[in-house]
Amino acid sequence: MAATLADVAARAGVSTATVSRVLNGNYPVSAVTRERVHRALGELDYVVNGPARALAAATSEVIGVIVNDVSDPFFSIQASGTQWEAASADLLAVICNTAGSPSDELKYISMLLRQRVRGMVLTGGSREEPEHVTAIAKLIGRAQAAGTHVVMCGRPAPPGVEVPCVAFDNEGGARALTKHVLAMGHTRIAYIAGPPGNSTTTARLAGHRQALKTAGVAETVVLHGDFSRASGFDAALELLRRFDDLTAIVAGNDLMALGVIAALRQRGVRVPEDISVAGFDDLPAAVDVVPALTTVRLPLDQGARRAGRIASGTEAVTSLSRLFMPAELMVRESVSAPG
Amino acid sequence: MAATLADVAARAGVSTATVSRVLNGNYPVSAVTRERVHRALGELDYVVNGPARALAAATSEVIGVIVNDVSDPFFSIQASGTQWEAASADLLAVICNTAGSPSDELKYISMLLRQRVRGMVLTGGSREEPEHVTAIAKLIGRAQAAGTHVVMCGRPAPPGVEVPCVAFDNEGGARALTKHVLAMGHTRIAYIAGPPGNSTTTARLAGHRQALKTAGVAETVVLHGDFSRASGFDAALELLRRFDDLTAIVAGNDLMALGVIAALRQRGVRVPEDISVAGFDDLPAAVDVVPALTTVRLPLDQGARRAGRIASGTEAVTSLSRLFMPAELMVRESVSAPG
DNA sequence: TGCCGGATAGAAAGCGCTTACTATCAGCGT
DNA sequence: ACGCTGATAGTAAGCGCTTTCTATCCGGCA
Repeated sequence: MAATLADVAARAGVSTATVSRVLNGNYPVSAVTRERVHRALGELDYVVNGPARALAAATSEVIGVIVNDVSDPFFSIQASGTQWEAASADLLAVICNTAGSPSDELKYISMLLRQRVRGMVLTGGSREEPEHVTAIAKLIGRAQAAGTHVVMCGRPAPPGVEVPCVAFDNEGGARALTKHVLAMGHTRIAYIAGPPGNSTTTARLAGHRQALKTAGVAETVVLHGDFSRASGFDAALELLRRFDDLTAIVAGNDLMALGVIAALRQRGVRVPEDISVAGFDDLPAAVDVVPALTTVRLPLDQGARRAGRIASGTEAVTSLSRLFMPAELMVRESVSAPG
Repeated sequence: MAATLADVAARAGVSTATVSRVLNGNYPVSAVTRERVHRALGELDYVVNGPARALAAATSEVIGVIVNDVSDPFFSIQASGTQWEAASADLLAVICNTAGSPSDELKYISMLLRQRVRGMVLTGGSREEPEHVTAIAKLIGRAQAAGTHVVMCGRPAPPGVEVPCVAFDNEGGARALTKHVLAMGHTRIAYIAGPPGNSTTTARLAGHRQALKTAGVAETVVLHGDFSRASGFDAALELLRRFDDLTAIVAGNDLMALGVIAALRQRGVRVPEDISVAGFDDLPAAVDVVPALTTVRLPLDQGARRAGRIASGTEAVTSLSRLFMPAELMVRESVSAPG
């Protein structure tokens, strides 16, 4: 059906080797021959057969990106950054939604492995179950052995494998955020963490606790959500039911903070007059809520691009640890002094 | 490095054909042999070589999704739905950001073509320039000739090619929305459309105008943005500068509506008391804004899943035209009677 | 004039898999 | 007994490309 290299070669009156060479430009071909080949290429509307090339060259033109869910802005921003970098290296980016399921994650890594991808970036918090972590480590090891550039983006490297990690300062950001809340005068602060056993949850919660400890303020309560808006909504309702002296609610991410604000509004609780609310991530929507969300900005796009470049092989990893992305406190209106 | 079929075959003491058969399960293999092969497979940690398989079988395990930008929720929701369906057909989904550039779109389609993808879904509004449309049509034709399932999701089929289209009722939705605004008593209504020459812009604008016409209300003004929040912000500022009797602003999508609301707020204009604002798409953020955005819901996820199934070959297209997705008016607080 | 080296082009051997096509071997009917 | 059939397994020919190794051709030098 479609024209093959051989067809082009025949039409141009040269060998397939020559056509391959003008296509790849890695071997001298005389100007006139090249010209003839180009004409034939055009006349036949030739399109390289990717799989064939990948097989012969033992390397594909694809990278993989593993996320929880691309429809979540936290991930879609990263997916977008990565794919952009892939594109500028002339690579395709396949994205995989794990929905947070460890087994799906493993499944996707295997699928990427079988496609012999050039690289892959694993984003988001990882589940911390030891058996999952070691399974991941094993697959990563195999991928690396096969020459795949593996990069972690916003999650720790599993033990035993040496892999570049773009690290967002979750802990520092959370610390700064809670410190800010404390500085505004709050002492009855509820914290709605992400799902337990998730590396991001753990880091942010740790930062929160450090700030409390440093300030000598006792922890009021920590609830767990799943980083979704709905879980933030539910958690806020529960908090309202269980506590009547809360002056601030810090959520593990913006989505949950949005849910919290919605729940408070529904219950007639004013933000921030009655209760202050803070988030994390600085999603685009954070500025459109009323009151605008006080949160922590993570350079997701920048970090993801970096990861994308490493996965694409465009950027070499020099110092394995120097891929640290600082967090920035965004002070807006949702946190004020307690009323 | 990695084990090949031949390695497995040798280890199991059978031929590669047999191994291939147990892997694909499309040919009878005796239980004992199958068992032996499975053992060898496990012992060697065998992973299929995707490109090799794709070459031999002339079909890959990948589908492509073309979007403007995955970091835009309008697209990320679609990308997510599609990838979900791809996954359940055991396919990988590569996503491509065109940033609205026709040439990028063409480039990506070619890249997908060369990967011999199983299917591809083209989302979003398409540029309406004739030369671009015909170029797209040509590539789609080639893709189809190569057996690729091409699906349009939310955009018209280019002329000359017969391709399934998941159609969102942009026109009807826009008509209903403006009708609602009119019903609330507005007559000085500004419309901020998407970028000119975009099929979605055209359809929504048409619906708006139909509603005006039906009601016998003269068009006040139509400005063009680019569907981004920032462009909505700027357009609102311009409207404020040029008109002092506007009572409503209808935006071509939610992102622009969000920008409009932000601009109005910044200028001290109350929504909806002074000016009503409406959007389109019903993005997740629409309910978190204050006032909650009156908008039109499009079943993006559902439509994208449908498109994903067709592209994956999981769902056959029966009637080419029966992929119509209705729009639903979401009446919330941002539109009230002029005041 | 004869020879050598650089620049091009071609031949051909795979890359790892799928899949006709063949071969083998029971068990069967007659 | 004998050929036949159905169930399995093996053989081997590619799929379309890259790349090593050779071959050729030419100008320049001795």
